[in-house]
Amino acid sequence: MNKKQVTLKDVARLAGVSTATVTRVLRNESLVTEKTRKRVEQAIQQTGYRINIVAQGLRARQTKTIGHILQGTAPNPFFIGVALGAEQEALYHGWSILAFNVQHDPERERSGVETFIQRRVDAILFTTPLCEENVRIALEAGLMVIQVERPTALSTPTVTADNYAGTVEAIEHLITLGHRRIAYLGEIPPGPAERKAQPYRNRIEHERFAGYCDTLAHHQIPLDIELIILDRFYTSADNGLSAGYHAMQKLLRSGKRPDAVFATSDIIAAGVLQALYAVHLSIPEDISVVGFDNTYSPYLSPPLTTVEQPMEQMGRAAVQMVIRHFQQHQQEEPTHIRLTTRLVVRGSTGPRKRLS
Amino acid sequence: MNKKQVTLKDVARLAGVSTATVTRVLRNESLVTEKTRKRVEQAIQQTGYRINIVAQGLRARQTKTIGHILQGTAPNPFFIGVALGAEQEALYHGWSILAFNVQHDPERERSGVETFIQRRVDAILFTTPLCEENVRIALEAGLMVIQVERPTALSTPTVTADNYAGTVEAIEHLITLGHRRIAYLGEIPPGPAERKAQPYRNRIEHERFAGYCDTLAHHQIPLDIELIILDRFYTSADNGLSAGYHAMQKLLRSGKRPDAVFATSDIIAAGVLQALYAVHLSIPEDISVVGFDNTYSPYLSPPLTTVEQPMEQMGRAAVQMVIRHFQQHQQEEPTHIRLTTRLVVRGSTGPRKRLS
DNA sequence: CTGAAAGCGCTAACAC
DNA sequence: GTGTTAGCGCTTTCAG
Repeated sequence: MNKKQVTLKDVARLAGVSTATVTRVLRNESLVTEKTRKRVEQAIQQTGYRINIVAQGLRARQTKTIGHILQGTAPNPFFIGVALGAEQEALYHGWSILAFNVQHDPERERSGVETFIQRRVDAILFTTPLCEENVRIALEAGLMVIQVERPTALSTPTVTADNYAGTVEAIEHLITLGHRRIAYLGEIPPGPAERKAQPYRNRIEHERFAGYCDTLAHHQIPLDIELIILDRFYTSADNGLSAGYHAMQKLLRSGKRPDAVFATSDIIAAGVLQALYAVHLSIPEDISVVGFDNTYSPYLSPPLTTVEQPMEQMGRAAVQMVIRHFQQHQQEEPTHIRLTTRLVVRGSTGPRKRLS
Repeated sequence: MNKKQVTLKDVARLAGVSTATVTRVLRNESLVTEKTRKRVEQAIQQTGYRINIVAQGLRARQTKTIGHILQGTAPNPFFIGVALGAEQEALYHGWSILAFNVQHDPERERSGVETFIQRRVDAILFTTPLCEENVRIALEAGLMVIQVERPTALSTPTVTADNYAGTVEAIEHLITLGHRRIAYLGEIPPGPAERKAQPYRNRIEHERFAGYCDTLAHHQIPLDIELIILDRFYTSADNGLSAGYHAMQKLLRSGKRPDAVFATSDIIAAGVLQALYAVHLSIPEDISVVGFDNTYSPYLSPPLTTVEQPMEQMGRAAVQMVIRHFQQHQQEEPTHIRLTTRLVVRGSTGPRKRLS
């Protein structure tokens, strides 16, 4: 281990040229004779030289590294999807990603930002910033910042998904199948005041709930508060699995069983399926279930119909913004990318077969 | 963006000392007067100085960065678990992890190794090396290498799990519940020749299958080849989900339904549950199911009994080896860490209630 | 077309 | 105790 590293100087010496010339060959610059180039390339081969990106980074004051702050890859695969997309895209451009799972802890988010600054990343992706202050710190350190999924009010480029359209599509699907009593299990949407204060922050909850309400209204189906269960699903210890279970139990106890359930994450939906399994109800014969995300859905019994979030694309788009920013050196206005969701129909939804 | 970075020199100037003194304060060395230290600390505060780890790394020829090559976090959460553990442990010591998902592609694994070398990581973790050649390249570049889960024959430190004991525990559990006809769904184990050639490589498959056979033998239950389905589950497109489904269908068609099914991953088990759901069999009343990994298991219906792999611990252990190696400078023999699994009993296993 | 040399930001050896 | 300085490996003027 730790044999002596081959440096540019070694290559130069072997090729009988200066280090400047070696650099020129490496960077494919034109002002080198074919003969010298050959000689240098041979020397590179012989020595097994590998460029030192650390030294390059120091010199260029650019590390081609992006820091990615995630709320936690485990157990919610949503974040994995985004991370994977970001990684692939970065790779493609010769960049790297430094990831940091903060597991909903603002302290850790803070220390992630600090680490990234010290490591001189060129940009930070927040896949859901927890704390506006931490975004500000990154910005003040002169870093490019991209906010993904739930941006704060700070002005940076953002990448979000169109949750409204996705929800509408799901509810329409259920209505088309003949369902009328459609339950909604989701995070508490923001009130009007909250929405004013943080227009983007809680947009997801607002859009999902609004999509539900609007679609029912559009079909003259009255809202039934007994069918609406709003809770803090996402931040509970198991990301809403047991909360989904209990919510479904509550719906079953209430007497008038719903025709269908729309849950705003696959994890919540997984809890719903468990509750239905426990009382031997059949899906979709007795009740249809729709999830959101397309993470756990393929693995459940039956495979779950769900609104797919474009996770990988979200990661890719964020990284593309970074790369583009560093390619064209002029300052441009923060871009806001909004990607579309897609309904994936599987076995958990169908026409009602039996009467309740 | 890109305001001028504050450097040591700036701090030194403001504090009216030399850069060496600032370094001494930063590294908490003793040979500084309390007064100077105060002054320097104030200057650091005022300027908002943050150490430049890139420059540090160049100088020290140590980046405090670990490259982590994974087969793919999506969709198998096993890798996420390992990655998360590695990340946490690294963080704790002020190190960072650069991750690279290679998705079972040896080319990508190769390019991951090259990237890591160029970025001058201090060590590479392979969570399942794909290709021995790539491990060798890393070793030849003078990097510390740790092989996790399925080491090649190359001599490096390794981290593995005791798959034999885990399997024995699971089968014992099923036998205790009164089951006799226990099916085995798993990867094809190596033949004796293969085992000789690559003693560690296919150890997992061998251990799991041997654990199954030995436990049955121990209870005088004869092996029934109709109950054993060996296949290339792990490398199929969906990690064995549909293969698990079809394997279960085949078992059901064969007439003599098994009392219980042992699947060597939660994903395969998820496919098994789907097949059972489709024919309206009840779990565990009609048949018990056990998985492996403890990844998807909590989300399935019913929640799956499974053999938990110590994923996070595996990641942590690997990183700890790296840190320890760089703390104590002497060369030591490669360590081999073997962690234990744990049976997590949930709702998918129970005494047989009905007769088939 | 090629080379010499300065400097990116930090640290450690050596001098005072 | 504190300062001076060389140098980690690379790139980029500026000369030649």
